Order: sequence, then structure tokens, then C-alpha cells
Amino acid sequence: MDSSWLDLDTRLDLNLNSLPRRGEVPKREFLGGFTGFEEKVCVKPHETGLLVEELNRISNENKKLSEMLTVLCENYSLLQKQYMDLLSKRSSSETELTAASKKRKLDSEDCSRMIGINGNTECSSSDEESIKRPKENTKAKVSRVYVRTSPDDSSLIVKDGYQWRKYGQKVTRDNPSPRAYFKCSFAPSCPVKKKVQRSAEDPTVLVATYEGEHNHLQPSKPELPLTPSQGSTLCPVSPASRCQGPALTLDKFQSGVSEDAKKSVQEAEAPGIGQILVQQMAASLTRDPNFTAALAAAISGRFVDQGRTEKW
DNA sequence: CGCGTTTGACCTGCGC
DNA sequence: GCGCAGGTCAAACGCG
Repeated sequence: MDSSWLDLDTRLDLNLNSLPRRGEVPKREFLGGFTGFEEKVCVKPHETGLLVEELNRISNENKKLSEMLTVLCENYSLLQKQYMDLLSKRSSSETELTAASKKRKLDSEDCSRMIGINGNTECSSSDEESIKRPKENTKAKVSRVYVRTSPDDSSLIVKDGYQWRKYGQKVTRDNPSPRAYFKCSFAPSCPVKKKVQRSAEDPTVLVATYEGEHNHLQPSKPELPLTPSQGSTLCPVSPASRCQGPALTLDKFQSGVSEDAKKSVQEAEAPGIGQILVQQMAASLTRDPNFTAALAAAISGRFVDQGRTEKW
């Protein structure tokens, strides 16, 4: 593992903040990491000017590209918001038609509307239920998570890092797709249940309803599927938090969610545990003499490398 | 053989 | 009290 590469060459900053301003000669460390390019450092003065000009041109180009990307992202968010508004209007008009006879549907639809209003992909209905259904005050906390899947993925699997055992499946009246019932199987005494059903409006969206709180640690981080067919991604429907990168965990996913909703899920999932685990792992690693020796060797190696590049 | 999933039967709560 | 719909159970089944 050549750690000297990491800091010097892997920065792909579109804004190019680290690049020299117009008229400045490029610094040595910028060129230092490129093998083959290093020979060109010893160039004639007029060639330096050309290189600076070229660098500025690329810098401007990157700037333009990043601006275009920003505009594109804004447009995307706007469009998605409009789409969600449209969906919510349609679902609420449908609700009005059947509300008198379908009081049970309230539970599933109040949250669907929330998607449209503020782009939230997860909501806790515990507060609403405490008002609407005082009888269920003693019931476990309920939170809902919306998960986008690929259209060809027919499984009802939401990978959230916990182990679930399916104990039932039922076709409900208001939705043609079946609802799957899961129990947390990591701890036998864990009371948490999960219901997963495809959204009636958008079949690519899985609606996972969690009931109760885990009384154990999270066995593993939510895993990302390698291929779309392998399952669902914990990809928020919300435009605010776009599906990207490998760090798509439930915690990350909550970044586009309202504070109340975040709180409810954080309470349910006990996220501080992860941090404590990391600290414990770091502590145990630093206590290991072999690890500290290897680390020291790696760091000293970096110093030697850097000293060499600065000579150039 | 053990474990997880499937699926039909049964239970429970709610509205009329 | 009855009917309906959601939720749960448990035997059968499949897979590694």
C-alpha cells in the first residue's frame, strides 16, 4: 500500500481551489506526484508561461463545468419537487373520494402526503397517531422509510443493517402489491417489527414501516447492493439527499429529513453506538504494538517521500 | 438437517 | 352480532 499517493493525486476538486491563481508559477508539490511529468518541471521560462496559461484555461473550464453541474442539480431538485407535489395532489384527491368509508387508509396515506409536501422520505407517525388514535398511546414507536428500488426488482427486501425474519405476507385492499411482515431476528427478545410494501403510486418505491425500538446493537451497517437486482438501495426519494457514493446508510439518508423525523429514527436505531464502537476499535488498535510500529513506519515513509518530492 | 421463506388458516379489531 | 380487512401463526416447502 503506497500511502504517498493518497493525498497528492486523488483530489478531484472541481473548484480547483488548490490551483495557483493567474500569473502564479505552479508550486512544486502540485507536480510532484506525477511520475513522468516531473521531468517537465525543469522547463524553460517561456514554457512555464505556456503551462500556466494552459492550467488557467483548464481551471476556467472546470469552473464552468462545476457551475453547470450546480445548475443541473438545482433543476433536478426543482423538477423532483414538482413531481412529488403533483403526486401528493393526486393522492389527496383520491383520499377525499374514499375517506368516508376507508378510515383505516389514513394511516398509510398521511405519510405519503408528507413526501410531496417537503420531500421527506421518512416520517414518524407516532406523534400523529397519539392525537388521532389515543387508544394506541402505549404502542411502540412507528417510523416509516421510503426506499427506491430498480423497476425490475420485485423483492421486498430493504437492507437496513438489521437481520429480519419474514413471518407473513398479505395482499392488502388498497394496494395490489403484497405486504411482507418481518420480525427482527438478530435478538430473540427484540420486539421490532417491519412491514414492507411497494407504494401504490410508485411501484419502484418500497415503504418500510418500523414498529418498536431495537433492544440490541446494530449487527452491521446497512449494505449497498452491488447490482440493482440484488435488492433495494437505501436511496432517498427526496431530492434533497441524492443517491450517491458508498456511504448510503440510514444515518446518511436522514440528512434530507426533517428534524423530528430524524430524531425518531435516531432514537429507534441508537446511532451513537457506532461512534463508540469506532472509538473502542481505535483504542484497541493503538494499544497493539505491531500496529503502532507499522503506522510509524508508514508515516516515516511518507516523510521521506515528501522530502524527496520537495527537492524537485 | 437446519434455517428461512411461503402460504393458507386463524385471530383480532373496527365499523356498521 | 356480523362482516371485512389487517395481522399473526405454523405446517409445508426449498435451499445450502
